[in-house]
Amino acid sequence: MLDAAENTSLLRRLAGPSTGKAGLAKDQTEINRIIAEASKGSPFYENERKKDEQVTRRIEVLLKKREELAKAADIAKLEANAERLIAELEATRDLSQIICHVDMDAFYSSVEVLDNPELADKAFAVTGGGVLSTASYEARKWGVRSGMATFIAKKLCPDLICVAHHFPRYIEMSKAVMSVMRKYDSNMASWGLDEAYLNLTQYCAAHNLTAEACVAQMREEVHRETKLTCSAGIAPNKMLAKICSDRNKPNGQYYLAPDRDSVMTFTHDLSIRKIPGIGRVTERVIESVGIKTCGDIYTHRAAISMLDKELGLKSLLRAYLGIASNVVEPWARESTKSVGSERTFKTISDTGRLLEKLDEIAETLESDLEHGGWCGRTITLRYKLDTFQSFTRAKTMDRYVKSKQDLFAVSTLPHPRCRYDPFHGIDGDSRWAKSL
DNA sequence: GCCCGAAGGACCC
DNA sequence: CGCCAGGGTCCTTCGTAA
Repeated sequence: MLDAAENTSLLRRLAGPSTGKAGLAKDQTEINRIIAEASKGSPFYENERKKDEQVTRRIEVLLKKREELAKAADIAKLEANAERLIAELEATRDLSQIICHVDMDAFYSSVEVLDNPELADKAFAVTGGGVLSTASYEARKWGVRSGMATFIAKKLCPDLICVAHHFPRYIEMSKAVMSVMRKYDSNMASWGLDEAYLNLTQYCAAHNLTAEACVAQMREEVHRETKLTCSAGIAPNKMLAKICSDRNKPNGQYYLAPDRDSVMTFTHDLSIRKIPGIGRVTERVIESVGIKTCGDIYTHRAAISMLDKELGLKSLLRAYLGIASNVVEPWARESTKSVGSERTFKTISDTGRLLEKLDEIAETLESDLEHGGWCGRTITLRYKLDTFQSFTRAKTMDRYVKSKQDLFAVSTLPHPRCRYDPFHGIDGDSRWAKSL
C-alpha cells in the first residue's frame, strides 16, 4: 500500500512531465486523480510506481546522509564555501547581450488549424503512437497535456478531437518561421521545430530599436508571413530568456531588464521546476531538503554545500543568481552524436517475428544514415518489455558501419552480461538499433 | 589517476 | 476491449585495461 506522501508523488508523476510547465488548469489535484484512476493496475502504472518508489528511496538515503553530516557540520564554513562560489560566479555575470527565446504557441496544433480552420477554438490534440504531441489551448483547459496517453486525455475531455500528426507540414512551416527570425540574427539557434534562441544585440543597435520593440516587430512579422503566433522572452542569457518566453504565453512576450536587481528579483520566487534541466525527479529530490524556489537555494546554501555531490551546489547557485550562458550559435552538423530509430509495437514473444521487426528497424535506420551521410562505431540496441522496463545493449566496433546487415548483425550478437537477451534468452519486445 | 566502453537515467521537444 | 511516442543530449557509475 502507498502512504500519503508516496501517493502524492505518484499522482504527480503520472500526471506527466508537462504539468506545471505552462498554463495550469484549475484543479490539478482532481485532474491527477482522474489520470491515476484511468491507468491504475496497468503495466505502465506499475512501472511508474516502481520508479517513483526508487526516487523515494533515493531521497531517504539523501536525508539520512544530511542528518549524519549535519552532526559534525561547521555551518559557518559551509556558508563561506557557498559565498566564495557565489562571488566567483558573480564575477562572470554578463548583462551586455540581448538574448531572446522564441517559442511557437502550440505549434503542431496551430498548423493543423491553418489547414483546417474548423478546428479553431475547439478542444483538440495532435496524436501519434497513442500519445499526444500537442494539445490546443482549449483542450489544455481540461488538463490535457502533450505526452499524455490519448485514452487518458479522452477521459479528461470526452469531446476531445484527435488529429493525426503531419510532420512534413510542421517542418515546412518551421522553415518559414525560422527564415523570418534569422533576419534578426543570422547566428540564430533553432531548437527543435518550434523554438529558437537569438542574440538581438547587434540588430537592436543597428536599427536603433529597444529589445522589446524589436521582438514585437519580429513576432508580428512571423505572424504576417505564417499566420502563426509565438511567444518570446527577452533576458540577458538563454536560461532566463527561456523561462521568460513562458510568462505571457500565448502570443505574448516578457522582458527581463538586464540589471542584477531585476534578475535577482525575478529568480527569488521562481519555482526550481522552471529551470531548464530540472524535471520531475530532480524537483522532488531538491524539494525534499526544503527548496521550492530559487530564493530558497540561498537560504539552504549550507545544506546544499554539504550535499554538493548529490545536489550540485554550483549549478543551483547559478540558478539562484540567474547566471547562464549567453552564447547563441547555430546548430552545427558536427554536433550530432547519434542517430537512431525506434518503434513500439504489440508484445512479440516469438524470436523469428522479433528478428523480422528488428530487420525493419535496421532498414529505416540504414536509410536515415544513408540520407544524412552518417556512419557509426557504436551500435546500441534498446528494447522495452511489456512491463515498460527498458534495456540497452551496446557494442563498439573497430570500424565504422552503416549498412543494414552490419546493424542487424551487431544488434543480434549474444551479450554475455545481458539478463534478458531478446534474441537468445528470455522473451522480450525489442526496439531500436542506434549508431554513433 | 585517466580513458574507454557499457548500462542506466534524467531531461527536452 | 485495451490503451502511454520517437527524436535526441548529457551525466553518473562501474569494470577493465594500461
